[in-house]
Amino acid sequence: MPELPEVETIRQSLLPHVVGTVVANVEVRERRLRRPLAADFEQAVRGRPICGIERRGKYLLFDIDRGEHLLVHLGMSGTLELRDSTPDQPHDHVLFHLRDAPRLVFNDPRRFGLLRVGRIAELDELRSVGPDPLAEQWSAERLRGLVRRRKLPIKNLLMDQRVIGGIGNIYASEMLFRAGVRPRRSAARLRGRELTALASAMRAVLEEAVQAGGSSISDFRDGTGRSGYFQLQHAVYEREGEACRRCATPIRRVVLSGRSSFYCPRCQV
DNA sequence: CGCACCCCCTGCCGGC
DNA sequence: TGCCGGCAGGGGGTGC
Repeated sequence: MPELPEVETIRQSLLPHVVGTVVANVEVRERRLRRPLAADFEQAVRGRPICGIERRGKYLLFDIDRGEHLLVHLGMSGTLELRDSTPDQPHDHVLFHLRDAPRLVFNDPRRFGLLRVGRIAELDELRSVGPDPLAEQWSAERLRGLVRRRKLPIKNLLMDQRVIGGIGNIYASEMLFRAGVRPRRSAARLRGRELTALASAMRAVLEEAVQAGGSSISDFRDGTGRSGYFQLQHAVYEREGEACRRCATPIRRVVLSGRSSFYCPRCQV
């Protein structure tokens, strides 16, 4: 479910509610996530303040003081949600009971998510996360450096978290449509003007998606239970056979590295 | 090294 | 109606 815009939406929705509070207690109901939850997880979080929330690619980082952070990755089906008195739901795996605030629940049916506590420098997962397309330093020049000698399809490169942080299957297709580039084009062989178009399309699509509160294509909700509506603006994702919004040509679907990819054969070269 | 493939897990949908 | 296969927004490991 969550790519950069959804993770950022969750971050922003949680900020006003959890920053400044304290984790009074942690309740773990299921330790078998992508990696088993550490034996000392509860002890590491219990009693700690939440001083801020950052995002790196698809990872959330809760600053719990003393130089330590709670790292959260939502995998395919994970959510983080503030719940007042709503009853427990299936797949509620970790419950953070906050002082003077609703409880924060990590729910993840497929259990591909990840929770860890540690110092940023010691969190290996973060070391390999590539640059964020929403960062100020993002530019066509930067993208040019990233595609050098990479002959793989541009869509695969966009989704490689070590190269660029935060882009998943929905937004890779959407930004390639915006840039007028087909998903199977070799990254290294893109022309200068295509890279320029792509670099700005990446940013524009992600910004608009954050603005819309993310894509709620299944049942994505932010930290306070609100749906996003960017799915209504999808140009190509999950629109195989439907008319291109720009030229009315039927949208096509191809499979790249096992992932469905969508494009308009007329608008994208 | 780069890349395709398979796996992890549950839920949902369409077809029979 | 009920069952089954295929597919789903994630990443990591393996083996070519």
